Amino acid sequence: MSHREKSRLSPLENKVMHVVWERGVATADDVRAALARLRPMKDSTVRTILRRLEEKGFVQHTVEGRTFHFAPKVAPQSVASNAVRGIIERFCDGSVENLLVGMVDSDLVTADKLKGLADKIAKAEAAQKRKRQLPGE
Amino acid sequence: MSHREKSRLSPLENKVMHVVWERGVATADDVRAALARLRPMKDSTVRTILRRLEEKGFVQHTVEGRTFHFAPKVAPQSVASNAVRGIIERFCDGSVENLLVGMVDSDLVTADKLKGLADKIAKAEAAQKRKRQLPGE
DNA sequence: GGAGATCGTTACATTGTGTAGCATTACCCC
DNA sequence: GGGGTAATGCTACACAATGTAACGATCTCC
Repeated sequence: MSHREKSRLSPLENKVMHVVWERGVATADDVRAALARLRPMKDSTVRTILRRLEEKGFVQHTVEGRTFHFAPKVAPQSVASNAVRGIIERFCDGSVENLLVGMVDSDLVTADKLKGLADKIAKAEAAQKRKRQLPGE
Repeated sequence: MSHREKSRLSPLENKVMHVVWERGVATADDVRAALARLRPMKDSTVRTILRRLEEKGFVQHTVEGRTFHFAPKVAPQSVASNAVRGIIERFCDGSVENLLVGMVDSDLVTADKLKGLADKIAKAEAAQKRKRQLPGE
């Protein structure tokens, strides 16, 4: 418990995280190169962002020779879930159902599609559980 | 189409929106009173927030006598869906499924619960559609 | 016509975000 | 081993967003 945990990602921080997520690990220069066309940045700029991301707990670095290698500390789905959790609390009275209903109402997903996905996920989990409980191979 | 649309809500703006949503309509002083215990604010502070919310398109006001009555212009579920849409794009490769899987993985909701809700929503929508299509009175 | 309630306007401190410079240091090559 | 190169540490700063508010003008009621 040192400093500030779990803040939000700014647009640029978000872009940088994408690079790190895609690559699994990236140096400051990797990031700079990856975003060069979309957004030219000086090396120090990139490093500032990376440092802030590490302070916020989104990445962590290891030293390879003299170079920092940044790896994601949290998965994108995890960030997403976390964000959604906040949204549910703030705008949906803490109810997941309210959120889903809202998503259907806003045509973010159709009711049928939602049902299909939920089915699929439930089945997948059931299969997973069964496999874990079997005296595996 | 005048100015900046659809920004994000700051924490304080969020609190104020809650009051407006709960009441359906509220004056600056209603908001001030409602948040007084949690966060004492001067009247002008509240009005600034309300004005910004109106600029951002989250509320709209009507004049009753000399008093501004603020009403929500968007429903909380709508704000939620909108936010979720962004999250899906940014962190889930645009896939709703990825988000749902992540939510289950993060124990935001169990697979069973999700399936139950999806069922319920699909049924409700089917009923709705049937009702609309009936030559009802 | 004074007191209180409301609003319009403007201001300002703090924090967040994007951008970057500069000094330093470790490493490799000749 | 000296210099160029690559990478880092540290610091700074401009601009936007956020939170907080003072002041003055008005209107309304007693």
